[in-house]
Amino acid sequence: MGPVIEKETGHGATGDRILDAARVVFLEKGKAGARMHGIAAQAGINKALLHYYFRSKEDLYREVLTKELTVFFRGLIESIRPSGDIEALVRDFIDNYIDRLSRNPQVVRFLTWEVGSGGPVARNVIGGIVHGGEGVPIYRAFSNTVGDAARSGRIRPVDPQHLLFSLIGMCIYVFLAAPILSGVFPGVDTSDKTFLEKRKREIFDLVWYGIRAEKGGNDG
Amino acid sequence: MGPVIEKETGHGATGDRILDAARVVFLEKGKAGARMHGIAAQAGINKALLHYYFRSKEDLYREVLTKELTVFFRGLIESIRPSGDIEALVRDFIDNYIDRLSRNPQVVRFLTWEVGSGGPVARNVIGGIVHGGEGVPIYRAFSNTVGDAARSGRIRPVDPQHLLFSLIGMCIYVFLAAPILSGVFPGVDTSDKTFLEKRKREIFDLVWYGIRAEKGGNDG
DNA sequence: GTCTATATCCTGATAGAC
DNA sequence: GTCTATCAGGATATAGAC
Repeated sequence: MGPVIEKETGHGATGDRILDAARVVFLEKGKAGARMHGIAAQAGINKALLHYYFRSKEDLYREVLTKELTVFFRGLIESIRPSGDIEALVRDFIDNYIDRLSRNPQVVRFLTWEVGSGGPVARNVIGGIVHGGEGVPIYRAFSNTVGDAARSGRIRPVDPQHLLFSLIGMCIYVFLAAPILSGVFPGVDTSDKTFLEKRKREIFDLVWYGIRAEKGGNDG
Repeated sequence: MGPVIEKETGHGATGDRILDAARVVFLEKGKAGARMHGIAAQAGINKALLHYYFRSKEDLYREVLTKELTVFFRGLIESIRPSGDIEALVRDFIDNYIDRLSRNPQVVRFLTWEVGSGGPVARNVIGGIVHGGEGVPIYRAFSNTVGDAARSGRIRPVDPQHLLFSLIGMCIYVFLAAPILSGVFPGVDTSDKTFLEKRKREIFDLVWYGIRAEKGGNDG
């Protein structure tokens, strides 16, 4: 049989162990707070070998973050069916965004560190995914569905860009602010399925009642 | 005449220069990335004097962040009139939150760094402000107004806590993600008054249409 | 590829003169 | 209160044996 390829990362087995270890440490401490020694220890090797695989901390950080964000956002976008039905699209967006954030809380943490330091890596990755890709770029598809729904009189006219920002903001906020919110409002627990399902319903209701055309007003 | 007190921070003039300098450096680099040397240089003094005023980096960070967050959130809360009118309350909240974020973008940056490292300082400050204080605690007032509006049939029943999270999330997201968004969507500029006024309108409309009772249904 | 040992510089914090 | 000089340890990165 041919060569056994496990993850197809372009690094060997040790290289992958390093990436996993680096992921854990960067997540916990951020880029500046992370220590190459700590990453090597987490990977079960020493600093010299670490530098043999990745020339510098900067390189390692960029590689870890790019991989993490690419996997997350590609998966997210692929899971949102580019439906022409605005109601289904909104529901799918909220469902998928929250589900995936709750299954990948480390992504929020990475984004937090990254934004703190100006976000150069995230800007590249996300920009490429949102506007690039095969077929119709995802943002274009979203924008079209919103525009069509408004023209057909199903919803009132809304700015698709702002609607998108509102959706993202409402979904991601509780994850972002979790360390603070959980101390201020007991009961807020972003790992609790019940809380998240309620959060989904509240967001969907707010948005759907907030954009749908009033009854009797759909004579576009 | 009596002693001239300028800022009432509990430190002398040099202490205040240090706090200002530390604010700038912590803002740019975060706690781990900041260097005591850099802070001293920014303040025009040397490391020894810095340690004379503030025993450790940790102390200095806590003091800077506590001051920054306390001023911001106290000001924010005081500017939101605890109106019994839900529509006015929502509008005031959005107006004030966005105005104050746009005038104090550094607060978002501080919060970002702080949340990345687990948010212990922010948790204390915000918890104290939201639940403590004189008179009726602000969250209680908000919750009461929402509950009253639902009982009187002016809005549909909504969970006040989730409504609050949605409002905050929608307002703060564009500031938080600004470094990324401005690269992905040209035209997004959180220092542009026109953009922010549009953002306010879109949020208010979404929320207000999203919670108000439908016409003919207010016989609660 | 993996290790030990080391180079080189930087870090937060302190001692002690003025 | 403010400085120069310095400590003791830790940081990234490399040299070189195996």
